[in-house]
Amino acid sequence: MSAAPAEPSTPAVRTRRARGEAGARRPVYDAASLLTVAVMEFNARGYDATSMEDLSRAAGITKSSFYHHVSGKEDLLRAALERALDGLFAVLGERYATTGSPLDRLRYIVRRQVEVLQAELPYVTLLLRLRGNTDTERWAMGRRRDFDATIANLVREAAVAGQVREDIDPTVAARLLSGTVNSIVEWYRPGRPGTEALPEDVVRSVFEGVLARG
Amino acid sequence: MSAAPAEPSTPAVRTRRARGEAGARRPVYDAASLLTVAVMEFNARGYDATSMEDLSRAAGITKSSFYHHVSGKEDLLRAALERALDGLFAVLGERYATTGSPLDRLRYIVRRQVEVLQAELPYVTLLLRLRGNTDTERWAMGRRRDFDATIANLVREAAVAGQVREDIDPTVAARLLSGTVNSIVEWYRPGRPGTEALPEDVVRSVFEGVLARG
DNA sequence: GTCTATAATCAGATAGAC
DNA sequence: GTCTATCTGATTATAGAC
Repeated sequence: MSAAPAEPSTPAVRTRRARGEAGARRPVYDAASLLTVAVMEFNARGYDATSMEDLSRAAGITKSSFYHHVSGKEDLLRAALERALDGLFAVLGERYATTGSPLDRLRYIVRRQVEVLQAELPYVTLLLRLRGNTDTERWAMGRRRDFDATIANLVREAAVAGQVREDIDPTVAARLLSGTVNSIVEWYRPGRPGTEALPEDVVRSVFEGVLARG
Repeated sequence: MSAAPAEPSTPAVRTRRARGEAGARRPVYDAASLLTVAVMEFNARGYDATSMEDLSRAAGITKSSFYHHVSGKEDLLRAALERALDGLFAVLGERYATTGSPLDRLRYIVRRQVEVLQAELPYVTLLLRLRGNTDTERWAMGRRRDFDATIANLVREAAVAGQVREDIDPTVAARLLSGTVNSIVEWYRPGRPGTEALPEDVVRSVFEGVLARG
């Protein structure tokens, strides 16, 4: 048999992409990798403004092929949000988040929250930008509110115990705290100069003032 | 002539809404009021997820009637973003933002920035949530970057002058500062308890630590 | 697993009657 | 100024060949 070009009817015929030819970027096929691609696209354009066509193109396959792997746009969103929420809630269950004074627990949680945010950046970014247009979004926003409420309660405890300033309403202080931490997703990128010790920098900013005197 | 029901061909025939009947909510017709409605809808659902049908329904007229008053979705967005940016940039030109030590100027700008954010809440909210999908959005994001850069330069100056802590990269400190201030749009609502002195609370949080000891 | 083709729906925007 | 009707194109999702 000669090395004839593969015939269209041959089952073994695959696209250049599928064969993973040398020099070609290795394509993503499994659900996990497609999720990675999808979350990146969602964050770049916004969830609502990202079409399934955008996602499939970014993955290097057609829209129909993309649907062969995932059940729909909202399921991709849900999977991503679960990952973000699991990461954040795991922190609340860690040893130093549940033992010690409210102040010590707050210090630990803030540091760990920044670390999770860095480690799961695209997923947490997606979570923090939800608008609540679907059931999935509203569910995730509810869970996020629970997370914030836990921290707000800790701030209140610390205020009552006289461990943090009492001249600012604890609820307001808690919101400013969460806002400061969450805003990091809007600019942090791994390897960015000056961010080598970001978690500790945030802890110091929160407890001493980001613009405190030297 | 009897008091016959208005005939379809009579020019004076108007909808119940247009007649402003007692008990009915007064409708909004002028471009300024329609902008107010539109920005509220944009913030509730997100710009991309809000259709012209949504906007016209919120205004109490049909989509076609809505188009009689406004030129399109993106023009509404631009008008709103101009208002937000004008408010923010005006602060940078104020007396105490341009005279005095970098530290004093920073203190003044932070306080005023919070005040503008409160006064122009829906417009600034829209500005801070842009994703850059259209020319209008990219233009506004560029202007916003300029604003942030001005503040970042001031933070750098203050650090060089030894007026603020130098153990945190000034660029990182500036981003945390802007992030803290901007995050307020995600929860602040006029009249909310505990926020009577929000601008000063933010200034103290930034210079002393939101969780500083009492 | 991938593709082309297409269904069904919804979007932004316009025409033209009244 | 408001309306109904419509155009045009994009969107989510599926059918079915290979």
